[in-house]
Amino acid sequence: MPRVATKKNDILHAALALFMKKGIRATTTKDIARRANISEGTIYRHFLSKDELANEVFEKTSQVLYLFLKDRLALCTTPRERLDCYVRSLFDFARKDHKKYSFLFAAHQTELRRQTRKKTKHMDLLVEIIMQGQMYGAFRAVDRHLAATMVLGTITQTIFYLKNGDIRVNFADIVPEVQASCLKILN
Amino acid sequence: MPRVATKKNDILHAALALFMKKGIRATTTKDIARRANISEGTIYRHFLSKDELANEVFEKTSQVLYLFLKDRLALCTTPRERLDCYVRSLFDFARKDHKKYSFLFAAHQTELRRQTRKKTKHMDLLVEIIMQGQMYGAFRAVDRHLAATMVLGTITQTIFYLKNGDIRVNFADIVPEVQASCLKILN
Amino acid sequence: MPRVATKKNDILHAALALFMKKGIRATTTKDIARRANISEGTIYRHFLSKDELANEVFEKTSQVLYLFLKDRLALCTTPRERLDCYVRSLFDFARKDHKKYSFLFAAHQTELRRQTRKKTKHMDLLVEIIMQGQMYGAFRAVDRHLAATMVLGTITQTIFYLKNGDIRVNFADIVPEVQASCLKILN
Amino acid sequence: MPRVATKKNDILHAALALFMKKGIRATTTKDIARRANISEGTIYRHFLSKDELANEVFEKTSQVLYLFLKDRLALCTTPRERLDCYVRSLFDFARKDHKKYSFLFAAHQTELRRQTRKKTKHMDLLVEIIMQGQMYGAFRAVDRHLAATMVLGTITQTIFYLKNGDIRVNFADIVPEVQASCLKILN
DNA sequence: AATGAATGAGAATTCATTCAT
DNA sequence: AATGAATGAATTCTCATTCAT
Repeated sequence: MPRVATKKNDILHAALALFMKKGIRATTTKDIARRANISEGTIYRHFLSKDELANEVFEKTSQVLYLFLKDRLALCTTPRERLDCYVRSLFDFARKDHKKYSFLFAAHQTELRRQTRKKTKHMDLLVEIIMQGQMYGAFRAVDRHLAATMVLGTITQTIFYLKNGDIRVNFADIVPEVQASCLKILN
Repeated sequence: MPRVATKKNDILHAALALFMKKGIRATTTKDIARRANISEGTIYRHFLSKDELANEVFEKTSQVLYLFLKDRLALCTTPRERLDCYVRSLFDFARKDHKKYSFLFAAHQTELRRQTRKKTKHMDLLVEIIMQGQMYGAFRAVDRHLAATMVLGTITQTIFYLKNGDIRVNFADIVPEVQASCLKILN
Repeated sequence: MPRVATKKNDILHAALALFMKKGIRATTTKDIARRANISEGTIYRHFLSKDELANEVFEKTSQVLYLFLKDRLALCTTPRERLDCYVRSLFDFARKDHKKYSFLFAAHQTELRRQTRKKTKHMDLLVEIIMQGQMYGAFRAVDRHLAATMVLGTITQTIFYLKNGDIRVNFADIVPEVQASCLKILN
Repeated sequence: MPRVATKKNDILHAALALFMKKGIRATTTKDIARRANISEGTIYRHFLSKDELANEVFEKTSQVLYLFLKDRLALCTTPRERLDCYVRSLFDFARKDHKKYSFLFAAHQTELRRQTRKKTKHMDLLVEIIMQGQMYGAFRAVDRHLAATMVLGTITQTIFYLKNGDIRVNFADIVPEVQASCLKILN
């Protein structure tokens, strides 16, 4: 961890916080500089452009989620366990690091380069779980990407509405409910 | 039947097309004027601000979807039929009027004034279907909003990925698949 | 008084009220139309431009003051009486018709055509009074325009500060005070 | 002694020149930028808005006049001397720095935010002179603010008409004339 | 590496004026 | 005469990016 990387990290952190709060476009480089306690020019010493910064923020954050999920999944073996774990872990991540979760799943993706938008490795993890489950005969035969998509939609939409206060159910009760639904989709 | 041909509709159409393609913030009033074949100033004869225009576009579009769904649902009676119809109709709407669908469900909602964001009457329709189904004993007892959220997530995420080409399944096969999944969630 | 002139008068009145409140430039044709209960286009049926309207407002108002002063002065004979009358009448006019007074003497003159700015017939009246007083030996010999200028400055500045609340003297006491000062200037 | 040569002063100078020539409203930020040889955006690095710029110009200019008068007055002792000095100094200032004088006393004050308009420290100086004169028995008893107002009106109106060419008297003859008038007002 | 003043290409919005009805 | 929608040039202000220090 060289000292030199400090400012770059400050920028990345400031940018993440602001991007997820106001969106990428609505966040100015001046905002970022102020929050990171650096000058505007410094941003350009570390990033080619605001766009590139946004992409790096996205990729870094995406990686954090990926590693978090991978780590959690490593503890589970059966497909069913792994699916439940995936659901619970996404909820946990959203809870513990809402800023990051929100940036990854919320609206701001339209503001990213198309190329970057695609790299969602958490989706790959889910596809893998389903594939494994199908191989083991635990899940029914269905296009893996379609299944993953439906499962992910179920999870993310719930988290979204949870945050927006439209659902009046105990948080504790929701996760099992969503786990059950996802399982049903795959059976 | 307006007495005077007004450019208000031209503006609304142009704005919808551009908002859904590039997002609200990325669309300039100049863009809108050019596409609507009017001058920039004219926008401000019909709308107080670009923000207000965006809200009106959203509300108009939301209403169109609502009426479309309501119309379709009127033909069905049993909860199961109505749920299937809801799913199919959302797919149909997305197909026939992708611009409108995309604007309603895609990322651009973060760019709207909060107040407007909530008024999603298509969600209410779904809640109603589920409630009816529960009363008839067709669906299990579960918080209606939570259930509606999971169902809607399943549908919209699928449509989204369908458009983004991640799923390699025949369109014809997908709708029944999603219908089945939604039904399972509610059983 | 033909009926036809009504709208033109409405416009003139509305314009005067707005010009004096916010200044000419800060008043929009839309403001004027709204206040006069007519449409923007109608202004241009009666006036060539907003500028011309402003000039006409100024000239009309200037004429009103001129006639008011002339009328009052007609009742006085000696130079001293006439001077006192002039002072009192300006104060009276400012009191009774502050809108008009304010428009004539306040800042907005910079916003008028140079040509129009000059036509201040109330100044000519004052010059005449002084000239007459000099002829009768009542006032000392001094450039009439210079004297008129100093007298007018004394009066208008006082009225201005009176309105702005910087002076804590009874209104009744001020007029004699200013009359006395003006007389001294001319003696 | 600023460490870094900044364009702030260029902007202030350009703005003063233009504001006094055309008025604040009629001066565009583009005008100012062109005259200051900078880009429009630079204005906003140094001032929050055009309004704020106008206020700062006014305050700076007001201060310059105040210091000029204070300096001159320091050389005089008796009330009578100080009054004469005040009159002459205002004339001198108007002559030597007509741009500044004109901006302070001409119409443009209506275009400033109200708050700023009041701070006319040159008026306070005059009030002080009168007060002192009254204490020494040199001037008669009269509301100090009213007296100052009349005196100031006499001076400024004269300067105004002098510039507008309505008075055909030698400049040299005018100052004593005005001094005499002001003295009379106070006796 | 870091700064922050400066840039300049737009952005949204305003408004006097025109014109078809 | 009257309307008010439409115009388009102008206005204030923003912001990603550059550059001299």
